[in-house]
Amino acid sequence: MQKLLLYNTLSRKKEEFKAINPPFVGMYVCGPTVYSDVHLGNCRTFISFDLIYRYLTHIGYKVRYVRNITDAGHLEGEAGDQGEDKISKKAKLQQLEPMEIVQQYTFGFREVMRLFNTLPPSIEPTATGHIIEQQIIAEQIIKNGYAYEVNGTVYFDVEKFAKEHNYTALTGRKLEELLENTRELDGQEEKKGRLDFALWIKAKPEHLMQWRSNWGQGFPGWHIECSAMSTKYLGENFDIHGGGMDLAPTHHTNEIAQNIAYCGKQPANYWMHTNMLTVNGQKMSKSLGNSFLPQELFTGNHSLLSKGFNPMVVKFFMLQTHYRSTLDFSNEALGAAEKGFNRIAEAFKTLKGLKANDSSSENIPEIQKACYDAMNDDFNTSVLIAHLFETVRIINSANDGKTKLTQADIDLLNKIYSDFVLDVCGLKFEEEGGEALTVLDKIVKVVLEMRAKAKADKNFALSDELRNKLTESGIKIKDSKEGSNWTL
RNA sequence: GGUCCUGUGGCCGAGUGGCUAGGCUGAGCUCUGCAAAAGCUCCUACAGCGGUUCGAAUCCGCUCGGGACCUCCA
Repeated sequence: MQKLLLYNTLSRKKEEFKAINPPFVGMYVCGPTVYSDVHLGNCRTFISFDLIYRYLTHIGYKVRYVRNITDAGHLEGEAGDQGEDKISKKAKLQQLEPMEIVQQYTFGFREVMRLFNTLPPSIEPTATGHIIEQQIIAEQIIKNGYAYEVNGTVYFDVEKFAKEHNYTALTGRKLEELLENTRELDGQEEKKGRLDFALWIKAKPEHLMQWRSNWGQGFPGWHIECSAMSTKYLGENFDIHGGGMDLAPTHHTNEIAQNIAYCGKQPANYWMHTNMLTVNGQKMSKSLGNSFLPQELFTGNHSLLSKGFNPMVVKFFMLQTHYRSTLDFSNEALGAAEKGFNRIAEAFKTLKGLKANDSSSENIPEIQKACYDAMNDDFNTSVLIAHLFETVRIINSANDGKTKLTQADIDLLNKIYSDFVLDVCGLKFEEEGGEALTVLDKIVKVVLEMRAKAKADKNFALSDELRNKLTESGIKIKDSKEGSNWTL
């Protein structure tokens, strides 16, 4: 197994990855709350973890990748445990069953993930499917003395926990400062401490999603679902826990506290956080109203977009930036990514038709090693892609006869593309096959033959006319010594 | 206000104490009937001011700018 470094939010540095029980790896990623369409920023996180999942798998780990669907318990509003459940609210608004909302947006999410060519997780559990598990954990936390019940709601006692454990381990914040800076809110006199959060929330009679419990009718708090589901499927202590950076200070901090209060164990050894997607320097978020829906991006149907972009181009655009950096979204950057992506796609096609030479003037094994080095250094896709462009140059040079490659070189280049572009990055190119395309190819070749004849006769007026007509039809002509080629 | 992160060439974006990131754009050249494509070359930057060092974009301090979190958000 290769030496892999990954950045651990817990230690704030890159650490060598050591699996608890190799070759098995347990990875839990906080998934979406399915009360509305996922936007592009959400997608970035899941694309990043898809890459991590793919790479771990590629280098030989057997990964159990759990990504939950939050379909209950996620409240909105300022008051923490006083707000309304997001899904419940949407259901009321649209006069639908909450589960209809859940169904609609869960499927929408999966469809978008499919378009981005991400792999489905090994398990995709839902909060509503694990109500009992959440209750059991809450009960145990009460038994262990870290939670208390008031009037049908169960709160986690942060101050008590913080006396014995490092509550702010993930962010390194000081508890006193958190206490000082927490806003005083109305209607929270139930809670003992200002930082206390709900494990179980008493439901009002009209609340659409509620379950029986020892504390009366209610529903689970947001953080407890992740503790329950990660423990159930990955155990009390597993390898990697991930999510967006914005989840670290509250959601993940509370999740860790719950797990420790429940069983005394830090749930994950490595906590990984992906950075935000920004628009004009500001975080893309639903509440700011600056979010892009993936569909808008694909079709170009958005006021800020000049045209649509293929999902693979969008993914490539994201992969050009490291997952821990913010990525600023713009037409120009996306357009640049599109051209770069197309060059790689073209080189991949060219590679397939490359003819071998007796000797070699390039060091392909070195490039392969550089690709692994890049990925082993905290999944540095920026550097990986830089190396891929190096292969583009080599492939095109070889195609022009300016560079020599042996059959072994060509085979290795094919392996690099297959391993890194297709498997690890999860990019895919337009399908070659299809009967219609085959017929089209034949037709275009007939036209190109006619044009070649015209050129041979020095009838450039005709040859140019043929080329222009084809260009107008969206068919690009590339001339070379061996003849003419075409692409759509 | 507090905590943390960040500031790279026309644009997007990696990065290590000394050695070319890469992509896009622009200019020139090669190839070519022309064009496109491709290759080669050039535009060689690290917010500002100090400090450490033989040497710093990379370490430290200060200043200025941007952002995240502190209230739901991937």
